[in-house]
Amino acid sequence: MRVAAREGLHSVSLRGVAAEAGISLRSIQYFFETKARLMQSGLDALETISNERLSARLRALGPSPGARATLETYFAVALPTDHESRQFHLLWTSYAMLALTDPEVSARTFVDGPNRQQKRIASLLEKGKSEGEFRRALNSETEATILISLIHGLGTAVLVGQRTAESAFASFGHYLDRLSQQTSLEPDRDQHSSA
Amino acid sequence: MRVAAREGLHSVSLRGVAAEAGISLRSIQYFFETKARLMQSGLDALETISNERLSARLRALGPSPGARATLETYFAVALPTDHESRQFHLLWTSYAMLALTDPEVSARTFVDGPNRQQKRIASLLEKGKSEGEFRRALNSETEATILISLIHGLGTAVLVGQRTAESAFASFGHYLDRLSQQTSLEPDRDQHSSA
DNA sequence: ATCTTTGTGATACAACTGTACCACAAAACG
DNA sequence: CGTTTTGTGGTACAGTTGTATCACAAAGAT
Repeated sequence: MRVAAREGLHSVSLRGVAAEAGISLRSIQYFFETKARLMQSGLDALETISNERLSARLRALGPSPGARATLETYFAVALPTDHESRQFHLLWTSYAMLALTDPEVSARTFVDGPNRQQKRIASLLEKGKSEGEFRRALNSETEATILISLIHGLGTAVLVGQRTAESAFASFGHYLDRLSQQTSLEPDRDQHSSA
Repeated sequence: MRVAAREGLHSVSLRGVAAEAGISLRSIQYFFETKARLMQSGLDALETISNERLSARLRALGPSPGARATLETYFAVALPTDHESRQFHLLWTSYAMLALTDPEVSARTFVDGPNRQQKRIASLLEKGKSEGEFRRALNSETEATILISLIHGLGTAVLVGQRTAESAFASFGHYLDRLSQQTSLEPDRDQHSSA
């Protein structure tokens, strides 16, 4: 994973990871048999690690966090801010593109994973609705689809440097605001009202 | 581009594209000098072609299309439905990941391009607001950020096969609906009202 | 006609790739 | 004890990679 994140997934070689791990080429062969299996193991490890990361951050929220706070944690974890999350986003996307052209890496991962997350977000929205944090008229399924796509899209924008993490977070917060604001009839205030 | 879309960007070789083009290795060398320049030319061509594709689709909308119709066209073009747009999305993302690890391919492309599109969408929203198609209270900049991220995120979900193009289109439409709906106080209808 | 530019073909080369094979050490097990 | 399992190091091999080099052809320019 270190090699892949540093030099790109495409330039991962058996000798390269052997050198990075400080062991011999033969040992890599012994444990992974073939390169295809090494690559697949990398993807599996990536998924496991990211799931653990998310779980840890969710636990850190306390016993019964609000739906909005949980969603923001989801987003904060997905956003490539620190080195580790940047690494994850880069590799995950690289693997996804690889799976589209190389039949040896399982494409199912990129369907099942997001599907699970979407389900979790949808039920989170349901919880938020029942607790009054979100508008009751929301369609949780549709909203979850939009949210997960938004999280991924903003994440990519931050990753490539088009957008700062702060502005991405602001945009996400703005979107969440609209999910919670009750249909109100406040007069639209223009910005030339003060200063 | 054909080779890259078929076998993955990582497995593009000088000999491979020479064979695909039906010319000799030497000719590829003659016109592109080095592989780095060949790759960069590919990215440039990709951007040019996609811009032309978008322009053509926008022209086909007629003389003065509505803001929402224009946005839907933006989305339809970005969505990887046919072979050509799938190819584009795959290669664009692959190039973006490549640019993050390989300093030889310009990373600026992935900042400038989306920035331009975001500006266009923001001004489109402004137009929509002034013509009554969208709520006047919208922050066009923020909304454009969300829209472009949403477009990209949904596009990726469709590309990897997690989501159908139809459902992505429905989600996008649902989002646009909320940009246009005036703050109303309709009673929230539950789904157990009928059937 | 001569020279230059533009382009093509064939091939050589060093570096790197994944894989296979052989010998050997250390531990586990009977 | 011997034997099997588990793991490691070294190395060889065939194939592919990007790049460089040499010869040569066709066209344009003067």
